[in-house]
Amino acid sequence: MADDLKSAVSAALRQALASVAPDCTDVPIVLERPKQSAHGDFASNIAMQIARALRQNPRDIAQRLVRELPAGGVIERAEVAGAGFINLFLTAAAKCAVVRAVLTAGDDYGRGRAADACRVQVEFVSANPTGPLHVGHGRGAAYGASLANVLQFAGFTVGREYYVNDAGRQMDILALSTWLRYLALFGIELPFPPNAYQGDYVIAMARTIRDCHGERYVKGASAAALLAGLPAGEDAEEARLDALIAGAKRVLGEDYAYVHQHALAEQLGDCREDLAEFGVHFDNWFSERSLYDTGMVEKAVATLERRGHLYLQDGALWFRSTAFGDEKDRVVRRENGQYTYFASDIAYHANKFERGFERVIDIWGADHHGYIARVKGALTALGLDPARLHIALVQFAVLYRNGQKVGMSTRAGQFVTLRELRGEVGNDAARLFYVLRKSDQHLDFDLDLAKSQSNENPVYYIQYAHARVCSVLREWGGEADELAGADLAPLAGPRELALAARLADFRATVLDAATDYAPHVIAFYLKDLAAEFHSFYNAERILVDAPELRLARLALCRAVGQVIANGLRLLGVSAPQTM
RNA sequence: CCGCCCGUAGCUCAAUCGGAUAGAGCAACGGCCUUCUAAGCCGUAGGUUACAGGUUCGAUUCCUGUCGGGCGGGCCA
Repeated sequence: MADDLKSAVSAALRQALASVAPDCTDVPIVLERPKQSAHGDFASNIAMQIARALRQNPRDIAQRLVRELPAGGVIERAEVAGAGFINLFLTAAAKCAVVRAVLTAGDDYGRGRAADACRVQVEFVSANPTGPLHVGHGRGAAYGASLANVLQFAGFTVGREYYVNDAGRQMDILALSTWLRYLALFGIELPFPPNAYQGDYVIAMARTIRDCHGERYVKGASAAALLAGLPAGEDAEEARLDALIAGAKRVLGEDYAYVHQHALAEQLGDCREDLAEFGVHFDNWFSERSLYDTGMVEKAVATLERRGHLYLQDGALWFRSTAFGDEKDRVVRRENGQYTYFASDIAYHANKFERGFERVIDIWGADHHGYIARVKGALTALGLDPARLHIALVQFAVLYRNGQKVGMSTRAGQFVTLRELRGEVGNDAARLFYVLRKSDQHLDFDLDLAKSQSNENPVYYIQYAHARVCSVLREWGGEADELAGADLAPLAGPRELALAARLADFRATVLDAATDYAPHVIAFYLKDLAAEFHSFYNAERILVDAPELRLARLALCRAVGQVIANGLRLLGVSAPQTM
């Protein structure tokens, strides 16, 4: 209880409010941390909030509230300021109590129970397994993983999921690309389609298949036969690709599934390994194809049909999404009988809720924002509450090299991979860098800056504070666990109290980050806490001769290290003992 | 043309769901290592919050409009 200063202050204020303005007790009490220390540890605008209802001067109301504040407790004194603010100053004992709370809770300090905690699914990355992850995926990965950690720490039961697009045309293009490279290894060469996958990893997969199975998958293919009858013309590149895919399926027959499956397994495995090294883990990898295999797509479409939300036009089956605020209606089943990606997406989202998630968070690239209306519309049409689905849009990271924007195209194999980035700047810097901006904000990723191992990387600043704490504790050499019992009364200096007050903010910061789906507030909090610590470290000596003061400062020190470690853990960044 | 996101110090970004004198880092300048790690600290300088109105005790925040930037607007994913 001493740990949660805010609720203690809030309760005191509420008690005063009950006697001053009994009719206004249902007004929420907002406490903020003033920017200036002269304005106290907390400030409330409650008097201004109720001034209109009471038809009285806010300053007078504030004066009476201050007089009615209960004596004792965590509040040392209160002042009325400005237009009617109540500035509240806390006792040193109240501020320092957090140190003991941190040391007692350890790794669990900051773990909370959000008022709206429930079962929530976070689906993120979900990149097509058609090649290596690039730096754009990296941002979604870092954001999603950090958000999931934050939600879990805030009391939610979290499911982390990756949606595997293993059923679409893109996978067919990858299978075709692989097979064409494979044929080339046996001298069967045809011009490699410009819109197929160009990357070297495709050639690597072709070699693997050759090394394991020899010429088994050539199946008498010839360049001439494959090229025969292809649509001509500059506008027909996509059609040519589809014709080549059809050709590959015809020649390979049953074996097409092997090439397709091999490419999928290879790329998905690579992706999984990449993410694991990045500290990003999933509880479930959900196959799009399984939605078809188990009839879920048909079922979802049938449900929409039964509810009267579908109609036939031009041979295609349309969902009347305009009825739910979308700009135009959307096709769910094409004229050729194939379901669209949207159809499986409807089934997928219905399935998420069928699995018992009370809330679902989708993390998408910002270029998908046009899909929000139709997916939410489909949920509504299925009788589900669209408010239970939250879509977090992550803006793309724009790369800069030598001050120039780096163009990226997956198809052309021209991109900086997540793996390259991790190798250059390290996992820690990459993870922190990615969540240092609000997710819906454009991220200018300066490769030269990120690559430079200079102190411009903010990760060092935070980690350094942690390493310094460890260093002091090593120098002291005592039993760190005993610090939880240290007498904290000697902590009375302004920097010590400011540091303790900052520690007490951690719990609320975690809840804020969870509520707003904004892990970046954790990063900013850690920067502030580190700054407060560095300032204290430079101004005061921790290992002083006086034993009481020394123990108290060591306890404070260790509490800072603990909170930094806990915060960094949420962001997937390591907390090194030495640097 | 329409929709979504955005516009804050020279640069990259914050600003506690409408609060008090808009804050950090980098870059610039001046200081601090015989003492727990200088990847650090202290100080100086830097602003009409794109622009114009509106809402109220109070606006970077909410509303309208203008300008400027990004992304979308397939029976593609």
